[in-house]
This record gives sequence, C-alpha cells and structure tokens, in this order.
Amino acid sequence: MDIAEVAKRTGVPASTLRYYEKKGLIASTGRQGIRRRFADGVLDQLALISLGQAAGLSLDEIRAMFTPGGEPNIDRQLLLNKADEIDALIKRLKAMSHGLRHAAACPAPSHAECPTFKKLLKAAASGAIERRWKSAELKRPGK
Amino acid sequence: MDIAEVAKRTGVPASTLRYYEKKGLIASTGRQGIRRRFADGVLDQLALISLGQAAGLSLDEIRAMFTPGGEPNIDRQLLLNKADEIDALIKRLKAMSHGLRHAAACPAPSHAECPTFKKLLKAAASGAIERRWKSAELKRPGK
DNA sequence: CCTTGACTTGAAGTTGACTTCAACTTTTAT
DNA sequence: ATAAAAGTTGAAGTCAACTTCAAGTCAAGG
Repeated sequence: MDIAEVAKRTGVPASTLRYYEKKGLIASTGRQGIRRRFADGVLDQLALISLGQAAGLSLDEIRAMFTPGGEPNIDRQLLLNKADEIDALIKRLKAMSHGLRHAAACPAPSHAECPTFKKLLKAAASGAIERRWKSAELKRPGK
Repeated sequence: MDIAEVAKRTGVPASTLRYYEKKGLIASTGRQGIRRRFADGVLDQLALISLGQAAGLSLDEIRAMFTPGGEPNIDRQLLLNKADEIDALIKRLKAMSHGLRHAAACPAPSHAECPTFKKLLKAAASGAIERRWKSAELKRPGK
C-alpha cells in the first residue's frame, strides 16, 4: 500500500504517518521509487497506537510497549505497570461518569449537600494527588 | 485563603491557579489589597477540574459543564453525552488493560496468531474510527 | 526605615503531537 | 510531451495547558 491508501483506510493523515515513521512508531517496508510502501500490518499498529493514545499514553510510551513491527515489547513488567495504570484510570472514569449522570438527573439546587456528589468530589481529590505523580512516574518507568 | 494556601492544600501551583482564574474556571472572592482571596469551595472545584482532566476533557469543556461556582451546568444533555463518551472510553480501556496483561503473560512469539490479541486489535480498530469523531463532536455539542 | 519574601502582572517560553509550507521530484492521465 | 495530481523533504507554525521570567507592589519584622 502507498501512504494515501493507509491514510484512506485508517483515517490517519499522511502527514501523521510520516511523523510516526520518523518517530519510530511504524515502519515502511521500503520505497518504490521515492514513495513509501506499507505492509498490511501497519493498519493494526495504527489501531494500537490510537488505543494507546485513548488510554492517555504518550507516543514515546507506546513506542516503548510495542516493537515497530507491532509485536508487544518483551518487557513484561512495563506492560503490567501500564495495565495497572489503565485500571486506575478506569476507576476514576467510572466515578466521573457516575457523577455526571447523577448531576444530570438530580434536581437538587445545591450539590454540596448531596452524598453522591460528595463521593464524586472525594474520588476527584484522590485523583488529583495521583495526577501529580503520573508525569514524573511515566518518565522514569524503571524502579 | 490566599493563593499559597490553596496551592499547598491542593498541590496545584499558584501559577496554575492564576491561569485557571483567567480562563474562568475558578473565581476568587475578591482581593485583600492586591492579593487574591479564595473561598473553601475552590478546593472542590479544583478536585472536579482534576477529575475532568483525568477523563480527558479540555479546560474549555470543563468550564462548559460546571459554573465557576462549582455547580453543575444546567445543560443535562451535555452532561449525559460526556458520560456516554466516558463509558465508551472505559470499554476500550478495559480491552487495552486486558490485552496488555495478556501480552505480558503469553509467551507466544507471534501475537498475530493469538485470539486474545486479535480481540484487542479489534477493539482498537473500532476505537480508531470513533476517535476521529470525538474532536469534531465535542466542539459542536449541540446537534 | 528598610529589607525580605510573598504576591501581582503581561509576555514570552515549553512540550507533545501534529499540520502547514515551500520547494522539489515522480507518476499518471491526456 | 506535458500538465496535473500525488509524493518527498526539512523547517516552521499551531494548539492546549502550563511554566518561567522580568519588573513591580505591598505587608511585616528587625
């Protein structure tokens, strides 16, 4: 496939594909003349990248977890750490979703009174602390 | 409370607090001399902002959902839409976490063969398409 | 009274993830 | 054969969310 075909099939712009290649997240199989050619596997890789991004991972982190060929990296501990992080995120997202639904449904004028809303705030507060760690932690994955 | 007190209690730097105030996410109760004073409620608001960010919302979106006083905005549909988006995200994150744990455990050399990994890729692919909607959708919340 | 330290401002700098641009080379269609 | 469409490059621009900086204000303690 040429770059336009990949772009068409995945919705990822050609400029982004070149950018990803430069960053080492995907690899072209070579050139036909001056133009890049991509194998079908790149479609899966791009899906994986997109999923990783949705999970809040940076491109550098994603690159650390998967080979440019799309296979998971050998560093099992890294993968497990990421899974743990994602699970923690899921917990907070659940609280958020629940809180939003409650806020939409509850006709109470002052949510400061409402126990459900308070629970949301409590979850939020604990999350706030974690957040400060996150960026530091993610940059130094080992130990 | 003065700005340093808020920063100390929440972990949010003073510079960020000023930035949030300029953006209209929080409000000071006024000035004592030249210095900002904040009511206790601002602590909850900051927790809420942090939670919103963890859910992947931009500051502009968060401002749209809550008044600067911290009360949820009247637009119930907006809140529900956000909750739906977050739930969809949770689904994909679960797939991601599960997939990562599997990848860490599975000694198979080629994950292209493995049904669990394939499931992850499928979840990723469906997400990849959604992602392109997201930004457009969020910018035009109504209809 | 005067220094010190916390606060103020607007402006400029930073980072990650891209996008856009200018200038150029290839393909492809007529 | 030639012109338009699509690809290439490196460099520069954009955007969100902050942070840092320079220059200044002000209250409190010695």
